[in-house]
Amino acid sequence: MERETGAMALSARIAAIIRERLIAGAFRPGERLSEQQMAERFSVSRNSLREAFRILTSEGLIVHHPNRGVFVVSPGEADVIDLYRVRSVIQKGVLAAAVPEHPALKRMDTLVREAEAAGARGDWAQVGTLNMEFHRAMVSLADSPRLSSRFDLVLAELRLVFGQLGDGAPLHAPFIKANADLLEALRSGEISRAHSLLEAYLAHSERAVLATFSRHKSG
Amino acid sequence: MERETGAMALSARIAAIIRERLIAGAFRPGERLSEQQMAERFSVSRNSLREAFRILTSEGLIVHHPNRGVFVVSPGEADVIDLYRVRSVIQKGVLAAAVPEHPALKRMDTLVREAEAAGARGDWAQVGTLNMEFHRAMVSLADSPRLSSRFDLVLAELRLVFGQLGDGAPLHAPFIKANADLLEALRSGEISRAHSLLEAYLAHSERAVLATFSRHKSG
DNA sequence: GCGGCAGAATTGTTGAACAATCCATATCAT
DNA sequence: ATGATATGGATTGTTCAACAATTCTGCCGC
Repeated sequence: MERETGAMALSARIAAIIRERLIAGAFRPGERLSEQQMAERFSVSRNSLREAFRILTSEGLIVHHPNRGVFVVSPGEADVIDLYRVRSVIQKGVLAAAVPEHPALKRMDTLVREAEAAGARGDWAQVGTLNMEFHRAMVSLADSPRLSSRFDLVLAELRLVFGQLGDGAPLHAPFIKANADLLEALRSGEISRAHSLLEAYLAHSERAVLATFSRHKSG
Repeated sequence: MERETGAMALSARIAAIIRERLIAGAFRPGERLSEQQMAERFSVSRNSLREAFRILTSEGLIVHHPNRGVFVVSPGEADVIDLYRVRSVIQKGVLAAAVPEHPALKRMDTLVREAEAAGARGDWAQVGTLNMEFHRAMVSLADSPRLSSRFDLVLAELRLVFGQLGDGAPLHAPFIKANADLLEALRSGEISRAHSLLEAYLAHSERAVLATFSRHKSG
């Protein structure tokens, strides 16, 4: 999983930088990203920047309006619902095919403990990141490179939503224990229990996001 | 779903043309696609062609080796297995959440009958296309734009494999009736029966592809 | 046969130029 | 004043030409 910004093509490097900022909520939803401004800001040619934009467009983080430019996506409640629907389908499917002694389980265990530590010291942003990583690891149980990479896109879009919402603690705090329980069920082979725990988690998380969402819209 | 080659950006139009040829098996697996040659072949600039290449790369139909160019993907058996694994996860997940009276069911019915007609007159290429459309429609039962668009990528990659294998009749012929049965089960709300029918179909189809695959490799 | 080296070919990136399109403002008729 | 229409400016879409960086190829010497 190349996440570095070191030895990749220039366009990919630029895309990675912009992606980070998008997920961090550095841009407002719907904001337009000017080619000229960003090109000179990163000291790259317009052509290279446009390639970077195309990468981010294919990832669903920005949208492209012909002859008007690219804009930061402005996800609505329908998008949140859709994202969680995709998560539900993929993650349930993974559980159904999961085996009890998979190397990814060890990584999930590590992540749970790191999340507990981060939560203890109040680092909620880190808890959010670790939560995402936990579910990424969970999908890797399926041993399917394509499924994992597509799931990554879903999570990236979701992180964008989180970033736009301000990434508050209450969004991630309750889920540290949920992940621990889920992992426990998986390790002991209780698939149907894991299934219902996952279902509860997704429903709960979705509701929390939607609640924060509408609160944002009115306030 | 814009599949036309009419009013889209130039790069997207070029990408669409190349995609068609890729799926039709016009290129050999692993073949290198030269920027210069294709640029002048389509009478577009190298920049525009590179954008088209990037689109196809993000769709998984070609791979990009830095400083070496783009190559037609050369899927191995592992890729076929992976593709069917993704299909299994997604399509089973869709069935689990499907409702009995969905507009997509009507489209599936139309497609089944068109496939029967095409099979009767021996147009197996068309049967293959209609089969793909059938499963596309099935995924649309989930009412999730993101799930559908990602599933489309999986099917496109699979069609690329078919194209490279020569797209023989025996690959699609047996599945006309399987689709009809699956639809029947869905309409009558027998979800678990639909589930096992789908499972059988996927296993059968995967085996057929893998068999043709190894036959190709040796012959 | 094998490693290394120059030269050719190809991709990576840039900068500038022009066409096409959109947007906001100004103009005009009613 | 209001609405339609022109107009000009700004931005994107596309092309072209050039150069840098990298890979590939053929040749040489050993």
